[in-house]
Amino acid sequence: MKKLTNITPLENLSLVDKVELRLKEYFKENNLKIGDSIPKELEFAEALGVSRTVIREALLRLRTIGVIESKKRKGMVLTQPDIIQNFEKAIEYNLLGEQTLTDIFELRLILEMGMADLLFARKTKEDVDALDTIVAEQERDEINTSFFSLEHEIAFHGKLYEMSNNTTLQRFQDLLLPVFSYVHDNMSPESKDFKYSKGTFVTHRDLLNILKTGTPERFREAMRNHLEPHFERVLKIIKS
Amino acid sequence: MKKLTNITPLENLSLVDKVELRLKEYFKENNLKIGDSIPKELEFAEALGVSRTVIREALLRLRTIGVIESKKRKGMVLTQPDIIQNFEKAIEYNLLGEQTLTDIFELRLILEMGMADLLFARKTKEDVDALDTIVAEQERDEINTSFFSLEHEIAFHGKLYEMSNNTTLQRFQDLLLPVFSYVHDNMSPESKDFKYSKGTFVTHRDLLNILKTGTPERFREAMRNHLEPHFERVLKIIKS
DNA sequence: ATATCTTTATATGTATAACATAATACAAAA
DNA sequence: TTTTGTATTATGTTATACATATAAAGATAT
Repeated sequence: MKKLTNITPLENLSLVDKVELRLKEYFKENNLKIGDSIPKELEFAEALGVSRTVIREALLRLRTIGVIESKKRKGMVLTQPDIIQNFEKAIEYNLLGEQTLTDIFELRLILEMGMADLLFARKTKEDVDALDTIVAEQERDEINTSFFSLEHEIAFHGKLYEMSNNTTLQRFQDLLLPVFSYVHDNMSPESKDFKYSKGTFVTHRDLLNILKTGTPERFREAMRNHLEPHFERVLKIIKS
Repeated sequence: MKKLTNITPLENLSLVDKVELRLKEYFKENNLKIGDSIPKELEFAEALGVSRTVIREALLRLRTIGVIESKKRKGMVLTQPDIIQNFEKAIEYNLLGEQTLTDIFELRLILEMGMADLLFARKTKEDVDALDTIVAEQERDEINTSFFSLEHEIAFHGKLYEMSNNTTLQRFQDLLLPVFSYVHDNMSPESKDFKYSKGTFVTHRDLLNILKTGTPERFREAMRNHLEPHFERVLKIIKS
């Protein structure tokens, strides 16, 4: 038999799917902006010739991704979607596969390597002082316990993200904390006496000092050293 | 009159909100994994004592963020949410504010600066050859037109993301292309004869050569130079 | 016995109608 | 003028019925 190929399946869209597309068109055609209010459910239903149920389901989708908000009696208005929130919601269900988690962890490494320039451009005296306090606390605690504290790790790196002054980036980092601690917990024991290629280990104190008086270039290389065990772990994995 | 203070408002959750939370609990309690199927709408409705409509709306939210999928007669099964897709959907509506767009553009710069190590660890001969072709085509075209082509820009940088071998990162980049071209289009004219601090401009060819025989460190600094006009633009903006 | 077609049961999808609820506007009262 | 009640309205919720796709079982043909 002749192989059936190059034939597109008939569109298999539900009514709700179609309505959703139609709504998107409508928004574009009318060039609607944030804050604009849209017709009420019944009007849409009548105009499109479908039941209110279908309209509601389509609108509910938009509400779920944060494109519209609804209030009783007032109706619905376009809102600025919170792209991070969508991320959050999906993550809350703990259904991300191993591959995605790995990808996300790599993303974290990339971000910390790449944000040096923003840090140097936007650091304030207050930021540096706050970092100083964080590092000092860590140093104090580490005298007593040889235990590597995740808390201090989060405090320091979290502060860096905060300093970037990029809200999206910062919220992204908040979001990824669970993934980060997951990796931290599962860190193989040998990584505690990991052999750094340069011989020395760049501490938070070192990073802070460079941030005070150094350059983005030096900071990047120092951060690369600081993160070396993580990079090792990630890069030695053969990806399928 | 006594000032009314320290009184927390009663929770103002809709039924659907509550059901959604209850469903999340249910998934956790039963430790459900990807591929597991869940009870049908009517069973949930009866068990929770609400109408099928409310259950449907709650489930529809989950479907929208990609946590479940539904098929007629078969019922609903848990699926791995596609975190990027949620992003996509939100972006399609062109409702992102100026601030978010700026944040995202910064994110791009950060990513390109930070991914050097992944590139060097994962580059293959095929990748480098492909990049070579891309650069060659660009060089050929640029002889004729002095016009700076966005296409070549996208081809080159897009290939870099592809080489990272990080699917999430790569899809993220695909997603951000519109934002990128938006910035490209609105790039101020003077940036074409932008004065690079080091005097020389790092071309795609230069980056490629470093990728072939250089080190991540050198690549980072070269990329920093290559992106300098963009960094200038971003960093000179005073953020509120 | 295997493959293919037909039937049937079933869970989601859609439609309709009615009522509940909260927010707004406006009138009435203080 | 400010507060309080009241009507209105668009979304929120319920109930019920029917449509539709499809998995699964059963019937028929090869």
